[in-house]
Amino acid sequence: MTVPDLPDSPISVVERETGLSKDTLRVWERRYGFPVPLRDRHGERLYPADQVLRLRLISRLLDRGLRPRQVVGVPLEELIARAGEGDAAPAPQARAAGAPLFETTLRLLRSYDEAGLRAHLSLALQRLGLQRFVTEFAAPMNVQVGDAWSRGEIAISQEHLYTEQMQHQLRQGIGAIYPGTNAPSVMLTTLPGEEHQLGLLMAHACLAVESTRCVSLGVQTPAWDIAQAARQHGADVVGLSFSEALRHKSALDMLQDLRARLPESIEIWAGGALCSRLRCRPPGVRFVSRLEQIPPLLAEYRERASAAAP
Amino acid sequence: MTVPDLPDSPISVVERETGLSKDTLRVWERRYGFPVPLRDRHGERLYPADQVLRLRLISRLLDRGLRPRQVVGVPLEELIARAGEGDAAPAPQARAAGAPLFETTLRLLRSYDEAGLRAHLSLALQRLGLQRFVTEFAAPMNVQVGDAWSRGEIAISQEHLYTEQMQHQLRQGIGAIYPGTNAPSVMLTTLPGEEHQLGLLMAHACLAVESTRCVSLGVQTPAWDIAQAARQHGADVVGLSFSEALRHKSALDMLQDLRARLPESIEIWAGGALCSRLRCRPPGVRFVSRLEQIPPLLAEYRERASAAAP
DNA sequence: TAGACGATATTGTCTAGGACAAAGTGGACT
DNA sequence: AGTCCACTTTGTCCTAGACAATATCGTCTA
Repeated sequence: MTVPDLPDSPISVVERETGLSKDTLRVWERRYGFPVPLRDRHGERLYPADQVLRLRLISRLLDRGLRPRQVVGVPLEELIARAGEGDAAPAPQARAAGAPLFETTLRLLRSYDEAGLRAHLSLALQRLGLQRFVTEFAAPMNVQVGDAWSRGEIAISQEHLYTEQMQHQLRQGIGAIYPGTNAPSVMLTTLPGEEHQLGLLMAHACLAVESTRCVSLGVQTPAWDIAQAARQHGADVVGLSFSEALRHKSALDMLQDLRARLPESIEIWAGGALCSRLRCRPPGVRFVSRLEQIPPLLAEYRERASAAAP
Repeated sequence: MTVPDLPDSPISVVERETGLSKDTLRVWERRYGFPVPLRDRHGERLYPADQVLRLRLISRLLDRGLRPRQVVGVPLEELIARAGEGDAAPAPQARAAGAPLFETTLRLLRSYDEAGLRAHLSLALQRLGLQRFVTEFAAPMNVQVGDAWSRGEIAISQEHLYTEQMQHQLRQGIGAIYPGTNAPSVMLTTLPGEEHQLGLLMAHACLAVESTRCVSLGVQTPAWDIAQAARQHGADVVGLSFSEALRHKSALDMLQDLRARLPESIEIWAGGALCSRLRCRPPGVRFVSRLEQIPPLLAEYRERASAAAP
């Protein structure tokens, strides 16, 4: 049951491998009685491999929205069972055009078949076209892969492989489009702390197929720099992507901060999985909870613009 | 001289922006009398923007091998002067084929001209071919852009734009190559904390042009997962990329940890800017300080393999 | 003169428990 | 059903001392 031959880890290594800060690890030990690391001869913490494994699982469950009190104290087996049950309501995307391709993708991932995966995704892209590839295949597939991971069916490394290949394919698709010149001019990026590129790329693709003028800054641009760049470049819209992993509070803070730094004339469009779970929505920001909303949003913007101009 | 409307930053933000840990920031304050943050009404540290700027510069100098005692206490002007003088010996890439293209790239960046930049990079790629594009243009250009940023000539957002476009172009190049099938089978990734994709992509490109079988996991894969994936997939080599931003200590720790978890038969090749500055080099790891060393390294591996097999 | 060794200085990380703000939860009231 | 307030949970920050890891420098030896 336990993994043998793995060495005990000092707290810095556990922080790196689980993403839980040293402070958090220490305070959990005090409050919940877990983890219970050994100590080396100088009194410093040494975490056995099985506890690190359990912490990694806990960390992932927290990202899914569970609360520490519900998961930190409980034994490993129960955690694994609970990891599966949160995935109710998988129905909506079952009708997507990409659905038959899901199982094949997972099979290729399991065997680390990079060439096969590349061919598979490339075919899907060509068959569906970039627009439908994104909305009907990539978006639901991301969810499938995340679920497969939390059920223990695929490893982290296989999720990484998927992300890498999908990113590759999306960039191929975007790169094949002649640079757009239509309004609005959109500056795309994510705020610091949000390192998921896939959401940003999917949005980029949806904008590019409508021939929108896009400038992507990649991930993690500080709010101050976004504001400066948007003003200097004369962007009409700043587009931000939020994955569900990002912490609500800091995300909203930065969003409001950015809104305050930008002139009224520059709109903010915020998209991604986080948006659908958001309660308080700061004014002056347009929330886009689904990729399908992008085309009508663009149409509306262009309507407004042409009504104002002539 | 100072930028007025910048807000003061809490310690967590400074940690993120400078790469210096909270512990380090606090202990410097105690020992060297710098930084001297303000305090909010709860007694928590608030760093003025100019101190954050200075810390960022200090962090860069430390990465170049200077000691804290020499740089933490000294005023900003002296730091800038000292930052410049470290850049001696820029000669080698002056003869690179990409050199005439550097200035154009910087000009396009300054005007946020995404379409122009894309066209410019695409032309360079087609003209030089992927191999030379990487070694003679992309690699030295990265350094140029980093230096331009540290001299204050371009903004962070412009560096981001560059990174994004270069990444796009490299992926186009790699994607155009029919998947390689030759030995060795290389699994590419970076360790946690290293989020720079460009180095990894450049290495990927250099391997791909030699028709090597590559599986890239993207960035930040924990050592344990790398080891598991490499064994399960039957990789011959694990290729890791280290940018100069990564801290020496944790990087070496993880590297040795990974070495211990992998069987002897799987080699580790470590590349990137960090390697050339490394003193102690753990055994069982092959260090590749320049991209040009990849082709001979591959040739040597294939030599060995064919000598052993028949 | 080069290299090995040991003493000393420097530097980052770890420890402890208390404190408190931010985020989530639940109940009472419009 | 929605808004406000109190309560609980949770992560981050604080202090200052200790010490391991690393760098530097002087000394001895071949």
